[in-house]
Amino acid sequence: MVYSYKMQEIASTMGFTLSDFADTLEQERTKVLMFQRELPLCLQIVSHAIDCCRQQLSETTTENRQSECSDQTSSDMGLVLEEFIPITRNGVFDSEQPRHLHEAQTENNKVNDSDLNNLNLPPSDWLRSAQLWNQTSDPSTLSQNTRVVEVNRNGGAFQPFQKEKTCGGGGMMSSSSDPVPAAETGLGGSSRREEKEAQNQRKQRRCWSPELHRRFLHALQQLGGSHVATPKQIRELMKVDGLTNGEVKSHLQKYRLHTKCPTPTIHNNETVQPPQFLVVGGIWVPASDYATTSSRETVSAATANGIYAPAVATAAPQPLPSTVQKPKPRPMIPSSSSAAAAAAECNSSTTSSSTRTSVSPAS
DNA sequence: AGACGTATCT
DNA sequence: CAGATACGTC
Repeated sequence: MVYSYKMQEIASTMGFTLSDFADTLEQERTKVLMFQRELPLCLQIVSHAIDCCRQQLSETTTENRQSECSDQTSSDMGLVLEEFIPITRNGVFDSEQPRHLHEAQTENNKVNDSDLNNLNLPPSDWLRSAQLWNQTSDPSTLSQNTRVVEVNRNGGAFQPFQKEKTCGGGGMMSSSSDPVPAAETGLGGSSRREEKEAQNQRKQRRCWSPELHRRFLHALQQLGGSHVATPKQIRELMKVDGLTNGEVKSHLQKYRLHTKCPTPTIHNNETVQPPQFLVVGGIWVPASDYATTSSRETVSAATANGIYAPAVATAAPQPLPSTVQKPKPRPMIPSSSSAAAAAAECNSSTTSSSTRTSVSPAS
């Protein structure tokens, strides 16, 4: 901030107008973001510089909300990743309120948030769009510790179901309260009549709240992708009680469906990108992802190009250990379709030169 | 029997 | 469209 009013000077020194400078800086920032781990300070500085530019710009340009300017990165470097995706050339980069992220869990939440910003995508892009997360645009809700969000959502946003908290998905325990006897577990103990009813009646729809989905993704990530993860594993990893295999399975099916490269639109020059999967520590990982993150502990998906799964940034409970190996190495690709189809878990990856780092710790 | 994947229904 | 359910396979 000290040098905020010098930005103009600096910019002109370098032959830029202030706004050009800001743009350029943003581009720089994008690059630096790639290495945010290695260059945290750099990133911070650039970000700050951008802020300053913007601020000044907005000041000089008289009115115009200076909304864009805020110290996003200042709050927590950890947030950086989260802003990575949302940065759009449109200039709308809506920064979020600084939040206190402490728990590893919260870190995962970034995923959501980042996607929340990402609303310009076509609706078809299931996961990479915010669709699943944007139910709440209310920052206040967001700022809360997401762990509970689900519950909140129920209360507020919608309550499609008559009874029980269904939609909250399983409240995930781990909080002080009780482990939540599973939303619908209730019918287990009641009278037979109810049981019958339950049979007749379709089971209550499980509402995959953002939080739930986040956990789903998280699990997925840990398991090495939607095509290798199995419902049961996912369910276990999610640790949401009340959640059934069937539900997960169903969700997974949808997920796969939607992530199965919904990119019929681009044929042209895009060339049919050879499905790129890497086997990182025994798990399949979309190549672009891996390349992007360069860090072995993170398999962050969702890069700028938008890959199916928002990364669960950095701190996965288990840093993707090579140990997470499938108990049952079943042939993941249903033979039917080319490996290509399946492999293209989706993405129209950037030209991110798939750095084929076939990390094989197992040497 | 149970876990999966896929198709189909709601 | 999203989730539930049916059904076949392993």
